[in-house]
Amino acid sequence: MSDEPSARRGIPDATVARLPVYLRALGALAERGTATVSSEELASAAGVNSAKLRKDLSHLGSYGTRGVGYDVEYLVYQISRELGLTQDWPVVIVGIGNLGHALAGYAGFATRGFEVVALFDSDPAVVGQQIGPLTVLPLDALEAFTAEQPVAIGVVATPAGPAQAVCDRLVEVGVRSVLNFAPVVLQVPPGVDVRKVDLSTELQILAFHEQRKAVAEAMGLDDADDDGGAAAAAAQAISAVTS
Amino acid sequence: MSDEPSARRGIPDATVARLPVYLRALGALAERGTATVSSEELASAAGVNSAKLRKDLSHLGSYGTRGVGYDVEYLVYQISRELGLTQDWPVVIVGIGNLGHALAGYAGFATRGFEVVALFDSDPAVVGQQIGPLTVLPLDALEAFTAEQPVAIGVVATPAGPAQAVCDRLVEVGVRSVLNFAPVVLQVPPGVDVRKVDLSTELQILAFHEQRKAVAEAMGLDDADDDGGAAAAAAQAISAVTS
DNA sequence: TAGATTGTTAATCGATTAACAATC
DNA sequence: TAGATTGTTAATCGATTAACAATC
Repeated sequence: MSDEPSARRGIPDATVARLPVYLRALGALAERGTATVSSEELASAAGVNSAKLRKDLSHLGSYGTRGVGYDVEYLVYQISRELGLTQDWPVVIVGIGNLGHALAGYAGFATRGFEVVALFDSDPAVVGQQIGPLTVLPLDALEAFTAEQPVAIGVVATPAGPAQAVCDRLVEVGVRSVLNFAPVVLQVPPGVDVRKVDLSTELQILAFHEQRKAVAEAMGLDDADDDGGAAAAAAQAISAVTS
Repeated sequence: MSDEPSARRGIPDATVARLPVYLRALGALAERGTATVSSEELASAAGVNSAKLRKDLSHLGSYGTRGVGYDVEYLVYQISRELGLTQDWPVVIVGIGNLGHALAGYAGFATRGFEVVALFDSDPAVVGQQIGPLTVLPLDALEAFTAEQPVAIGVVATPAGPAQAVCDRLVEVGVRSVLNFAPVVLQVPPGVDVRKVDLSTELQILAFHEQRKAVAEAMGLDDADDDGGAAAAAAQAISAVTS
C-alpha cells in the first residue's frame, strides 16, 4: 500500500507502450550475439532518450548492473513477463479479406505470446478457405466456438460497416481486448480495451508534418511554427506552384 | 511572434494525433445527414472527453457557434485543411507481399488526400504484377521514378531484413515521411518523420492489460494495481489452472 | 429574454529530462 | 582504487480536465 523503493505498482501507460519497442531492440541485439547492453546503446537502438529508458525499466524493477549495463537475455525475460508474453494468448481474427488474410499469415503472431486459434468471415465464398493450419469458419460459429475454447483477443479486420456489430458479438462472448483495423471508432463497455490500427490516421498525421515542412522550407528553414494560420494556405500555394 | 488570443502556433502533437479521429467521426455524421453537432455529441462519437475536444478544436480557431455547436461540413473542411488533406500527397509502397498487396488495394488511400503513385518490390516474381491501375516496379527503378515524379510519403511494407536499407533509399531520393510496417525501429536523419504501424506492439500492449484484468478478477475485482510484482506470476498461475 | 453551448482559464495530473549519488 | 553506468531525484514541460464567463 505504501511507496516502497522499487515497488511495482501501476506502470505508466507511456512506459507500457514502449516496452514492446525495447523488446524488439533487445531481440535484434540478442540475434547479433550481444550479451550485455548499456542504457545508452539500447536507448539509441530503440530511438529514445537514455534517461527515459532507465526510468521506464526502473518501473519493472532493478534489473541492471551499475557500471556494466543490462544482461540482454535477462531483460528480455523480465519485459516479456511484465507484458504477459510468457503465456500464450488465444486470438481470433474476424474478417478475412485482403487485410485479414495478410494478418492471418503474419509472422507477428508467430511471436511468442499469441496464437491465432480461429478465423471468421460472413462471406460464404471465403468460409472454408484454408489459411495455414486454419480453416475460415462462418461468423455464426463464433458463439459455439468460444463456448468450447477461451479467446483473449479479438481482431476486427472487417469493413467499417459490420465492425461495431462484430465487436459487440466479441464482447458478448467474453472477449475483453480488441484490436481494431476497421476505420471506425468502436464503442465498448467499461472493462474492454480497444486498440486501433489505422492507416489513414497515420497517413494524415504524416501529412500534417509534411505540410509543415513544406512551409518551413518555403519560408527559409526556421520558424515553421509561427504561422498564425498560414501553413495550410501556404502549402496549397507551394503545391500549386510545384505541380 | 506574441501570443494573440487564438493565434495558431504549434498545434500540440496530442491534438494532431486526434484530429483524424474527429474527422472520421464527422464523416460518419455527415453521411447520416447531420448538419450540426455539439462538442458533447462529437466527443462521444470520437471516444474522448468533451473538454478535450473543445480544447483541441480551439487550437485550430473558433469554428463553433456558442449555444449551437459546430457545422459538420465546415468543421470537416477546417480539419482537413489543417491536416493538409486538401491537396493530394503522392505515396509509394515498397514491398508488395501479402501486406503490401492489401495496402495497395486499401480504401484508406482512396480517402481524399493521398494517391498511391507507385508500387515497388525486389522479387522478380512480383514485379510486373498488376494491382488496380498500377504495375509493380522493380525496386531498382525507385531512383529513376522519383527523379521524374515527386513522392511525399514512403510506405515500408517489406520484411524486417531489408527495411532499413529501403528506408535509407527512400530518404536518399527525398522522401521525408515514412510509414513503417516492418517490425524494426528505423533510424532516420533529422527532418524525416517515421510513424510505425505494428501489430505485435499493439497485441503486446493488449496482453499487458489482459493480464492485469485476469489478476484483478482472481483477486476479487479491485486493487489490480497493488501487486508488488505479483501480477505476472499470478496470471501464470491462473492460466495454469484454467487451461 | 432564457437556454444552450462554446472557448478559455486555471488547477491538476502525468511524462520527460538532466543531473548525480549510489554502486558495480 | 578509478571508471563506468545504473536507479532515483527533482525540475520542467506538456496534456487533461472541470468549471465558467462569454455569447449565440
